[in-house]
Amino acid sequence: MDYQFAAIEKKWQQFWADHQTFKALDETTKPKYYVLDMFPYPSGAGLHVGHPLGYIASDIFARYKRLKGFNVLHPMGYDSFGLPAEQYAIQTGQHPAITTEANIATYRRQLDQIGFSFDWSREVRTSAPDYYKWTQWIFMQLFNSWYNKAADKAESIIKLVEHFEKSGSVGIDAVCDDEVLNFTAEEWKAMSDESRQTELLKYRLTYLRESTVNWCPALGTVLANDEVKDGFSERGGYPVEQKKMMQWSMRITAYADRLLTGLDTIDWPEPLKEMQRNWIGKSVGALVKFRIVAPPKPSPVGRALEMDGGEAKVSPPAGGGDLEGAGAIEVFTTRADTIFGTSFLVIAPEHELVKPLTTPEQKAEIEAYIAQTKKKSELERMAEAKTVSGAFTGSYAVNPANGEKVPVWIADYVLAGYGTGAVMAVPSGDQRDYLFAKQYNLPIVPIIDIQNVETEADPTKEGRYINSGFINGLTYKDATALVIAKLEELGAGKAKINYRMRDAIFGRQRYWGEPVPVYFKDGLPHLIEEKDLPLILPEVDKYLPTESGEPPLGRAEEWSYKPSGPAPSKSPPVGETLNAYLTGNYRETADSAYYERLKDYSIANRQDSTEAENVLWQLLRNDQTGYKVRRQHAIDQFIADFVFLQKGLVIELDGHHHKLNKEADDARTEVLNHFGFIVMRFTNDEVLNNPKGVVEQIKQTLDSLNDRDLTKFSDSFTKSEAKVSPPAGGGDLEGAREGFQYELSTMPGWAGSSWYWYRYMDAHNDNEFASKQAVEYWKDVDLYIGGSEHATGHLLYSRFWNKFMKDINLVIEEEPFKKLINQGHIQGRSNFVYRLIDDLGRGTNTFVSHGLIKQYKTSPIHVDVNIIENDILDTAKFKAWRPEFENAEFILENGKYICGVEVEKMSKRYYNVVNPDDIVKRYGADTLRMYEMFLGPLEQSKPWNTNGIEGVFKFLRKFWKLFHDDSWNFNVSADEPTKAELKSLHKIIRKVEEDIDRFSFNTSVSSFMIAVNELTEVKCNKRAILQDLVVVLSPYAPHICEELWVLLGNTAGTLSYAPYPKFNAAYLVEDEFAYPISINGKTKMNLNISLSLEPKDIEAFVLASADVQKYLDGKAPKKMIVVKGRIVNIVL
RNA sequence: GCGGAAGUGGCGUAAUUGGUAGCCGCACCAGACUUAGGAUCUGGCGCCGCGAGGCGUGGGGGUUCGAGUCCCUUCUUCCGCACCA
Repeated sequence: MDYQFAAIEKKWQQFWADHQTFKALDETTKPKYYVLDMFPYPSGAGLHVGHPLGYIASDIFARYKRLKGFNVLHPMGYDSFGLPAEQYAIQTGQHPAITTEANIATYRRQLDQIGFSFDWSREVRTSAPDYYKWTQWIFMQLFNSWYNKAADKAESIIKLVEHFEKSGSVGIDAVCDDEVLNFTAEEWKAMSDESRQTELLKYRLTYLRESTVNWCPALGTVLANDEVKDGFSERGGYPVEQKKMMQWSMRITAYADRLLTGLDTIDWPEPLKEMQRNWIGKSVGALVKFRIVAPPKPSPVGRALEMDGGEAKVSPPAGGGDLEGAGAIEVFTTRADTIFGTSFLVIAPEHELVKPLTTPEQKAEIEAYIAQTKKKSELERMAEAKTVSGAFTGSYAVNPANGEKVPVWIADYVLAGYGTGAVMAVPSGDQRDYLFAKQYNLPIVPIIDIQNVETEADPTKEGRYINSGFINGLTYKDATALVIAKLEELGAGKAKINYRMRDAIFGRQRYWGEPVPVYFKDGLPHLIEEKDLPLILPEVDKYLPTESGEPPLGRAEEWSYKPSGPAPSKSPPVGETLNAYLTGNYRETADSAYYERLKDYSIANRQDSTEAENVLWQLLRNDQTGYKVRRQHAIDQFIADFVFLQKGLVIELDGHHHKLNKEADDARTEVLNHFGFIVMRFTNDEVLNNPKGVVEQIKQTLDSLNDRDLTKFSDSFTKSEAKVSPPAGGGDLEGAREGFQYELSTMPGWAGSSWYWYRYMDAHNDNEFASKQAVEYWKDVDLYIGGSEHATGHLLYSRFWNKFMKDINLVIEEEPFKKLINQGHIQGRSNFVYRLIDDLGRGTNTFVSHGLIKQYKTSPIHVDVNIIENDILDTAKFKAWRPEFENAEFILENGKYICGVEVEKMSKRYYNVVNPDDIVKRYGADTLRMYEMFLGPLEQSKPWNTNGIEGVFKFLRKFWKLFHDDSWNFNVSADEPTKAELKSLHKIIRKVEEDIDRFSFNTSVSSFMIAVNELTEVKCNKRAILQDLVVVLSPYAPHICEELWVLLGNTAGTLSYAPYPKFNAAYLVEDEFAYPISINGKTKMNLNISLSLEPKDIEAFVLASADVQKYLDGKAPKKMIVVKGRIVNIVL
């Protein structure tokens, strides 16, 4: 049969799916290999031919590794939370979950038809509750951790509390907020719980703080720095402004140095590493305090010191050394050696000290300047980067190096967000300072002997210092060390490493994301209990902010935390909302169906009980007490462990003792008490150590209670009890009954993608994010393929979370992705027609071929690339394309209409989108796979051009033909292969191995073509050659190879794990080589010479040749270079 | 402005450590087969030149017997960062 790609591909895709051919093994003696693709966001547009590029490369690699005997993990999933589905929801009212589901179905269908060897049994979706349960869980671990600089790792917050209890804040070296308090152990113990929690929040790795954020009004959310480009949102391109807001952040800065040094240990593209280095932006320098000269009025500075909040960089007066009541301006500099050249200080207009430093005379000027800078947009500021402007505050500060008084200015070239928001201006060495000094007539003092500051600043580090007090005559290195030492001695400065990277804002005021597992009590955030995970995203009526400006979750009807009984052990069925049970209020919301559901969950709970519960149940049920008992019984929104309805007694077993859980249990007890139940609480240990004693206590209590009529107890809750007023002083009870408000923002898109590679290791684990065993086996990702657009987002955050997870012993590798390849972008290749413009500037019905447009007045129009072949317009198809072109006329060149071409982003609006479905339909998946690889180096960006695909398709037909006779009958011979045939085979065996190690897939495709061309040439149909060739080609073109593999008599499905053929160098040994003979470096001819000849003999042989003699013209060569097996060069 | 990557036929590209520049394809040209060709096969195809030959890897210079590859310089394109003290 002819090459029937459609039938073949369908058949084998079905076979692989049915037989789970690519399921990775969890236990095997084979070495592991983890090949990962960056999982896609399932957008509504589906895949275009650019998307599968990286997937094809990784799939070839994964298939190759299987042939090489590895246990390969090659999973796929979806990054399914995100803005587009939500924007669509806002417009249409369609629930994002539904849109997402539909988009995923499209993606899956498109991916399946390309024949990827994904292990779909491990699929993950970040928006699935059983996945984001663990995203929330990791968030909780971050909340419960702080960064101990002394240990250089994250540690449990409990360790910090223990330290505070023992020694106060002394001896703690943490990465934390700037304004942490100093206290003794006694002071700590004396603090209110609220104060302690407030203090701890300054240390937690995820924390809530008033921060300056990128606020995007159009999207109604904050954005992370990496989501903002040039002052506009990356998604949608809406303007972004700076705003102060209470926000969740991730203390990624704690890991700045490890993120930086870790780059040296991983095999990533250098440009990408460089981008991360720049983003982290480490600079080594010093902090220097410039004491403020006693101000005109004493009060303003004093007040400034009290402010001491937010981003204030005010140094409190140090132990008496400084002037009473005066503060200091702290600057960061990388050139402490230039301190003697400081002729003024500049602070950012937003700096806390601006107000107190401004003298009455300068007030108007300063205020005008601030108003002016505020008006400037981000873009204007950037456009004016070359100019400087500023205003004098009227105040002065003292240079600690030489005691000189220098003026303090404000200027917007100093950024509030970097360093301390203040700089010491050294005009001789810094161009910006130089311009500023020129502009405002400030002194420019050269400080290095070879410095030339006539026309511009000279930032040299060469030469010797002048005008520089105690460092005069020294060199850069010595001077820097000496200055810093001196400043330290004076208490006026210290060495400091500064990072450009900021903590990452973690909250988004959007709906379609992971809810943050936090509720608020007394204005402070508290984690919900682990057993209450996942905190399910609630339903809302609209996906918009509330009228009061709260995020969409503010619309959820019952979005509050009610400390509850044991949560149902099972995740809720997808599509059903469990929140009603977890958080909802049965009295208000529900009907009998709700109550029935609650009962179902109770039953589920019973099957999952603890040992202590079982022990107690066995004793209580057997009438040991003489009263009837119910287990896991629903009361209002709670499920009580044991209930004696007759007596109104509830028995609770407290399994946990950590603080939050106890709070929840306490609150629940109060509520139940309020409803008239007596609650007895025992710990698991009490029950297990002395079960009989516990039962005896229960019996005594039961005996002492009067019977209650509870036959209609549910009615009593729904009607009367709901209106019971809270007991006096019951603030907590109020909260417990009404519920504590949950956090209303959701997590950003990068939350779910910052750990997903671990979930693939153990995708269905209900008890852990992944089992220890799985993590220890798979360890890390050996090969990660994806786009470079994630350089400073996903790839940085993932490394951060990974390092954190390593610190708390959840994972074992410091870096998650050992080797990373950035696949290039496939760009669109747009085609144009040129509409003739008439004298009045109107478009006509005539279209001019591209080669002639210079002679006419035309305007270009995008035309669908799918109706164009080799840039020649099919005019009939064009007329049919759109009604408006029905009567089009054409000005042709050489009888053809040639279209114009331009490379643009692949996008619907340019009509240049090529859909892989169409390609697969027309040529098959194997052709698509090979052509995408054939286009060029994987890392390179290139425009998609379907024109060349025929070549690859012809190749596969030719390959198929090798196995068939002229009548398309399968015909393979058992003859011995010739030397030439073996050479062709072993060349390709080696070539594919070499190329794949270099990720040079395009050159392998070329080599396959060469091999098949050579074998076709000699009409080779020998099994001994072709069977190995099938194995070698199978990673690239798996379907056709599976088909031929079986035709060759092998068992179906064994090809994927067949051994890769062994390369034998003996087949490539040559006897002769056609030496290029060059004269003075120019190749003139080739001479066949035996490879056994040594250079001396080659020289003689060459000189003896008549052709060479012609060039020598009787002269003796000056010199001869002979490289054996390579070249002969004769120098005349 | 800073940092990075890259410039090779009409096009996509190829070229171990410095060793025959243009492999493999597309497009194009010529031919064969053919009722037909958007099928298949054969041949040609960097530029100039009838040819001998010369010139050619963005430009200029250098090192070398020999440079697409190494060094200097310059231009262009793309990407990232962008007043980061």
